[in-house]
Amino acid sequence: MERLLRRIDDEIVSTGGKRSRSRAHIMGIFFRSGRHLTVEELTRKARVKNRNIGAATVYRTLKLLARMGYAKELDFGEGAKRYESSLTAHHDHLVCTSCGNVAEFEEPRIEKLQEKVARQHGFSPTMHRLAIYGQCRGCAPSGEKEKTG
Amino acid sequence: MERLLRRIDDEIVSTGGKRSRSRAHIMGIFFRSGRHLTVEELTRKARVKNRNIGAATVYRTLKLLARMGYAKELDFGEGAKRYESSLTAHHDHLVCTSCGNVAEFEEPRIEKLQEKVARQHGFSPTMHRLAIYGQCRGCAPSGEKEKTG
DNA sequence: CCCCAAAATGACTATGATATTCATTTTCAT
DNA sequence: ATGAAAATGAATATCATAGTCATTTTGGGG
Repeated sequence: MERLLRRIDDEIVSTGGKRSRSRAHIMGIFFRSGRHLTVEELTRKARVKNRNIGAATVYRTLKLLARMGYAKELDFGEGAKRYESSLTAHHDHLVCTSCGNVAEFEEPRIEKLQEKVARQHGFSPTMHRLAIYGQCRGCAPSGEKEKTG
Repeated sequence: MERLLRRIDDEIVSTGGKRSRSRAHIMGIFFRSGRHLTVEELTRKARVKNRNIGAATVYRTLKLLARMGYAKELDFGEGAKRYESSLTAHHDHLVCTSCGNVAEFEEPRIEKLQEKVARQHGFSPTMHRLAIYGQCRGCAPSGEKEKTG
């Protein structure tokens, strides 16, 4: 993790950038914290330790990470984008429309079929977005369990 | 088609609404026109026949149709949402990142796998969004054809 | 350690899509 | 025709995000 942060900073420096305390702090929280953060959520977390951090810097840091390939932009249609570390293996998302929780899954057969169907349409796929919406175990109305938190 | 528009109007009336010339015009264009329209595109089309139609009414009409189940909101990450008639069979989308064209496809095996994978995660799926991004036949760099328009 | 130019920051403003407000117009049952 | 409710359109508000700019931070060379 420290290694990762150092690597990113080195990469920035090697392309003419400079290190920055604020940015390091933001990146640390981003990579350490749970996935799928909103800019607003990340800003709030970052301000706990450093009251001065502005939202602009969080936007800039996240855009930078996305450009460098270390973060992915997610859009679940909530109005605001979410970001996740792109260092984990590729996966798609299960979004609970009740509690907002986001789970991840990976299904190679779906990936294969997507590739296939795209080619059948004369399409050269470069990327996809798949999100399944519904209710998680805790929120399903017919389920026997109750949400606890 | 006339039948559809009348049915929708009747449904609106039966829930306490009133008929409206502007809305009828907007709906007519929406259902007749090609799919995947932006609010701005639909407003432009609607204003050709009636210069007074305001964007607010187009937003309201589309939201209404979506609420009633006759339209679907699409978000391909372009900044503005797109809308399509929800009367056609379920399908997913192929979005060309070069020319912006949107094609549709249906792959029951993908649907099945989504259902399955969701259940494996204790999830009750109600809906999904799948968009494959890439380049269409005409825009693929390695392809032999050139874009003509 | 100091200097300074480039980069980064944060507050503020701009932007663009969408939602809301409100005065006016339209609809429609009476 | 009449009036109340609904719909409209222009203007304004809102919200996420991007851009501006004066100030601060960074880091290499003296």
